[in-house]
Amino acid sequence: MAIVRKISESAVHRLSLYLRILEDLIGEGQETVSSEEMSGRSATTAAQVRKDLSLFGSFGKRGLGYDVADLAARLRRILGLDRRWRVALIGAGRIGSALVEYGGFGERGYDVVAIFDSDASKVGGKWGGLRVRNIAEFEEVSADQGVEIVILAIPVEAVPSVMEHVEKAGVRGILNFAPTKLKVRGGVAVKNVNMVMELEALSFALSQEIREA
Amino acid sequence: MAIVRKISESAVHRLSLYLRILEDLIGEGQETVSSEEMSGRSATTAAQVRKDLSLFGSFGKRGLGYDVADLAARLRRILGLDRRWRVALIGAGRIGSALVEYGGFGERGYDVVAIFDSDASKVGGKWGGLRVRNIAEFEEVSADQGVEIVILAIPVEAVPSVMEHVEKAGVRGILNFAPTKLKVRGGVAVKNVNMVMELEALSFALSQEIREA
DNA sequence: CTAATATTGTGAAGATTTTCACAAGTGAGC
DNA sequence: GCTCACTTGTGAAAATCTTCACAATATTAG
Repeated sequence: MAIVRKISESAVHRLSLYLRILEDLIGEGQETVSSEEMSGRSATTAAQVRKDLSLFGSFGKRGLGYDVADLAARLRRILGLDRRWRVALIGAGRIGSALVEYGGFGERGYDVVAIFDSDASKVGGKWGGLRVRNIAEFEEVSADQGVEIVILAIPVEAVPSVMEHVEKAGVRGILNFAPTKLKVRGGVAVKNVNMVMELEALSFALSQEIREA
Repeated sequence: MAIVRKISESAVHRLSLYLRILEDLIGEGQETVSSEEMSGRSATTAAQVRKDLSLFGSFGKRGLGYDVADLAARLRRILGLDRRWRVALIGAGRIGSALVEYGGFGERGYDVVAIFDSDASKVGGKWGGLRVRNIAEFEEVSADQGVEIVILAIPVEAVPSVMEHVEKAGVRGILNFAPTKLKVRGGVAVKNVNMVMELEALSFALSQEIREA
């Protein structure tokens, strides 16, 4: 395997996409696939697909393409999906609810093992088999449960106080839904999901078209 | 103003972020800001901030910085937020619910004017003052209401049939929450929000750390 | 066994994005 | 008015990312 160095954000997103495509192909019963076909199902070029994969090794056979099942397994391993991750949800609001109910996380290796909120009226409620706990207990419960990843689905104003708890516990990754930049110490990975930002990119694109017309 | 050409995705995201920072500054009562301070509050460099802004014109004063209110207004205009957008939500499920209840869209210029679903048990229900309509009515209602942007919050398997309706109506932009690549004709802008992909980027980052350690 | 066809893996070229570095303004203090 | 401290706007350089193009290799058909 090639020495793994500085993989770009977009490359990682594409890998994730390739994995989804491969899973579709498995469903369709297809056994091998060419970079050409992969690119047809994504929004890239065949060369890009090959280059992305070659960052991690050489998985294909010249003349033949890639073995679908094998490549999927390798991508899962590369993306850290060959194991399960213990996740805590902080914020038992609408977004949190949507995420838990969605359920797709379990399938992909993420186990939600605890749910927290600071709103007393929500604490104690049952959510998909889990009791909503007070955020004050985060450090203790998090250590107990071996939480590695936190999904932060809380309003911006609640971020500072919640982040104090999260910092103290040894959380390594945060999926942040709050539209604000988190301040974390080194070694903690943060990914942001920001719907408003995407909507704004959309209206930007639409405005551009109008101006150009 | 400079001639607007090929602005990169990441530049647009940064503009969106700058606007949020400026709004914070307005809240704090600050009147001017330097590229240096802006970069401190985002995850970029001062040079990047200046370069991004210079793509659209020269908005600052040397020695002084940028006028907060003025720059915010200009960014709003650049991002197409100096007008209101008429948005339809398709998919009255958990994610749709989270989005409608969130309410932040109205503040930022996006008016949800119609809600659709294909599930008969949901059609007819009231959601924040709007009646959930059958997706079959999409074309008619959409034209009536002047819908420009669609938020697609439906499961992957529902995408093809729903997209037929969306294509027929003259929708120009789609914010897609379904984890699949939409096939659209030219001129239709699509932005994807994909939580699973971000989670996978997170576990990738965490796995890398482990391997490097 | 040979030829024809398919497709990878990858250096090198090309394109794009980010960073650097500095001339050119701007206001404040004297 | 002159100097100093500050900060923008922007070419040019550096870094990064994508595409090209082709040798290498595998399979199939005859």
